[in-house]
Amino acid sequence: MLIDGNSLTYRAFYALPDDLATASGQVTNAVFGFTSMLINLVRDHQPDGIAVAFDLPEPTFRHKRLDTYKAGRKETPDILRQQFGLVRQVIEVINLTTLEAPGFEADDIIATLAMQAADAGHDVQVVTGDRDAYQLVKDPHIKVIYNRRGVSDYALYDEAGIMERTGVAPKDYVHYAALRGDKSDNLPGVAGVGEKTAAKLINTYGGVDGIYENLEKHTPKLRQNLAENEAQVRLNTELMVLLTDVELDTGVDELMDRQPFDLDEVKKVFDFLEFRTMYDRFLEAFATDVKTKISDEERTVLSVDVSELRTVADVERASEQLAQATDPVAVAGSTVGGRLQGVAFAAGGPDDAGRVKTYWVDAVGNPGLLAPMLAATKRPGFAAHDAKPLLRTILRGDFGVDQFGEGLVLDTALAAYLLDPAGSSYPLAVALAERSVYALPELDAVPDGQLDFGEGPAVSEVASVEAAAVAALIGPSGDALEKEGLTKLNTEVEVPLVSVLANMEHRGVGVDRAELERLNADMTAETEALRAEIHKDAGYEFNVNSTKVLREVLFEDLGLTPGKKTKTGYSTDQATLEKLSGEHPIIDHLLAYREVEKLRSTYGTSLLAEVHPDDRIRATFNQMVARTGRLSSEHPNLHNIPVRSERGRTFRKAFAAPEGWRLMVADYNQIELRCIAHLTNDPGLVEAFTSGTDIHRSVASRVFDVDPDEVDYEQRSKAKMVSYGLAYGMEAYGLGQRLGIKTSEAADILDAYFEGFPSVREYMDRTVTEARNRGYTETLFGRKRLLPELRSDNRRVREAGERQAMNAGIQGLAADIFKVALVGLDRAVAAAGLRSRVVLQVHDEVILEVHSEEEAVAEEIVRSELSSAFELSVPLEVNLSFGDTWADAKD
DNA sequence: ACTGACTCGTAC
DNA sequence: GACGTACGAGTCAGTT
Repeated sequence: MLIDGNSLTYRAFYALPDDLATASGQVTNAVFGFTSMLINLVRDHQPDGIAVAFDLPEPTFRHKRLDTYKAGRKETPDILRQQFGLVRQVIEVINLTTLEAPGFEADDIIATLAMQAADAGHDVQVVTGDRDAYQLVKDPHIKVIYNRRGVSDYALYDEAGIMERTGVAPKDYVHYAALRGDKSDNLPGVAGVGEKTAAKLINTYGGVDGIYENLEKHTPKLRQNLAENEAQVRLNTELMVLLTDVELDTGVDELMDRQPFDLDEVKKVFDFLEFRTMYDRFLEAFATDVKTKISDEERTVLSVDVSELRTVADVERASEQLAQATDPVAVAGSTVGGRLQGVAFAAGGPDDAGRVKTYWVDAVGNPGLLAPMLAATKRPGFAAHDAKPLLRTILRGDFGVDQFGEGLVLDTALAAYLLDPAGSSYPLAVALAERSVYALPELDAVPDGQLDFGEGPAVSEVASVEAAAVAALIGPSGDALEKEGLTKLNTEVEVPLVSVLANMEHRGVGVDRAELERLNADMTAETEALRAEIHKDAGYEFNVNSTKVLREVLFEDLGLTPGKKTKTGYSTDQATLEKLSGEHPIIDHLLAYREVEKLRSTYGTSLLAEVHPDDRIRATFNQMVARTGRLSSEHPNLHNIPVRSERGRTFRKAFAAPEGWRLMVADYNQIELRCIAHLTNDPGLVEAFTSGTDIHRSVASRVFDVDPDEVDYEQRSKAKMVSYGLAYGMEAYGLGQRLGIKTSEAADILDAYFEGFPSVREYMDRTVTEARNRGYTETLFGRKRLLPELRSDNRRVREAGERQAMNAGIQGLAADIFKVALVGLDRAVAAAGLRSRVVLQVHDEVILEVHSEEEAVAEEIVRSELSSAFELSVPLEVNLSFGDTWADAKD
């Protein structure tokens, strides 16, 4: 891949706003755009060698030939010029080759190397926004990735593409362009000849010579124009031809030998430029060649020796091998369209040459062999990279092995998450590069989920390589967890949880489809009626869902008083609307519409779309997303099913137990506040929890200095708000907003709180200081969260980091306790031989489908498992109730 | 028809 | 700018 660095940097600069800058004021739009483009290119094309060519700020041979060449170009703006240095810095730190040659343009350098590479038999991609490069495509090895505009609009042109785009073949491009001219190079073409005519002439007469030999055949006007401009056309031809014999000190072989780069250094550059989300994208794109501090030569490329197991005897022999293994067996599956194709097993790590012996079971051809082979991993246990999807596919395939997941002893993706939960994903190649001396072999992999047409490597090989990489990572991942004090959390909580969640996902939760349809229909009718009311109020029809349009209706046409602003104009959110209530009848209608429309769109329509034919919803519970250790839920998100509003809560009626079963809902009472009490060990707070009176009343009594019985409703809700806000690092301003009181008044309440519970403030201060010094926070269970933000120069970033630090210990501890409970509960329910099972989880709440004959024993187990999950200095109280639906199970 | 930014809103 | 952790619907602008 040969990149025109100037061209891309210019495009990026003009495509992105120049207020994109670091906290210290360095404008970064061009370097941001360039880096983003580079990452996309590498991600999409995975080139073996990369070079970036630059123009030098001095005249080239073209300027010398024609002094008006590129005349009239605007001078490069200063804020762009500064950024070229940054662009080079990015290129340098990734160890890509930079090329430049005095007297030549980047294009000529690219053309020279492209031809050399093509001659050596390599496929070449030229990346540029300069059309001159089209001429290179005349060589079938060369293609042009043309950056049309902006930073994400690329076209990949091969010969046919150039034909389609220009109407001429690549070999004719120079003549075509010479006739047409090039404005940006200040080369005029022939008057009256644009792209269409130029193409027609070239295709009729073969080239410039042919056109001028046949002058008499053209129409009079065209003939005259051509004749008058012949000198210009000849000159254009000369200048537009790219040189392919520039002397360079870098050859093709050097390019193909990519040098290792230091990941820490890359991180530093990205940190300096404040490219935060881009770093993750970078890791993914460069995943196969992240080499960190170990150079290429030092790395051993993994290879696999795959034995396919075809008979029962094969499996028996393999099982004996597995049984002798001392390390867990590395397992990797291969799926197509959600169906398991097969599973690869590696019973030992790489030999000196990086070779790993693997077994492969074809789940489609030999489904019967899978169960005994999976069962054979039971004794040494197994390891995998992101095991949950594999477990779920195995459960779905119904191979008769529902106990398999319990044998998991290490998940290398999960380990990566525990070591630094800030990532957006945890690719196997990155883990391998960061933690081992091995590298993945290059396979032209069939992308996951796509059909295998027999090209590229077999699924058995892809899965085997993955198993081999996992086998190579077992030691280092385990060591890293140990070093960070995460072993216990990993093996006792996170790893066992994987199969608990896989089973929950597989089982799904029962829903009453008819009820859901009724709710959806009711709400659809109601939104339509309310929308009509709103249109009547406004006097005309408009898109009520559009905040932009609504903003105009309310604050321009109806002349209502605007409140707070968002990035794009006056806000129309609920808090703003509520303040306007009474000014105009439209407001109350809008508020009602918003509520019902939200419910209809997010919960009505979309939950219905998730119901499987067996009337169950199967969400995915992510274990590696939330930075605090909580789980998250998606497809659908079952963690935000409404409960606070009467109307929203009705959706919980649609989550219903089957005939003969009931739902049990158990949740922790005030678990985060109890965590605060434990962590701060504040005597007042601990006392408040043990006294038996309502916690918010108790807190209010201390804050407002009144007898607990004298606490009024308002005082109680203020206390409640403070208690919760605390866990999030809320300040006086935010509290004031929430309570609808002045900031100063809110500050007084906060002061009173901290006076009443002095250890709380001490804890918060201590937590932040400690996190700043260590670079991370830690929960009681040792779960870490890295917080580089705490050392940021940007106050906003730093203060956000402080709030995250305060919150992580509290939210994280609650999450840890809950996970322990969930694992214990699942085990206990199974051990008791119950048919009842956990079907849902919502942060501090579990929902079980309980068989009618098992209610008493299930209740006993759930209470005991939840309340004994962890011992705090205050009791863990559990609320528990039964119902036919989620809505009914409330006491 | 797709994508990303934005706004808004739901849960704990 | 001011409350932490999530997911997702819908609009809009830019684009194919």
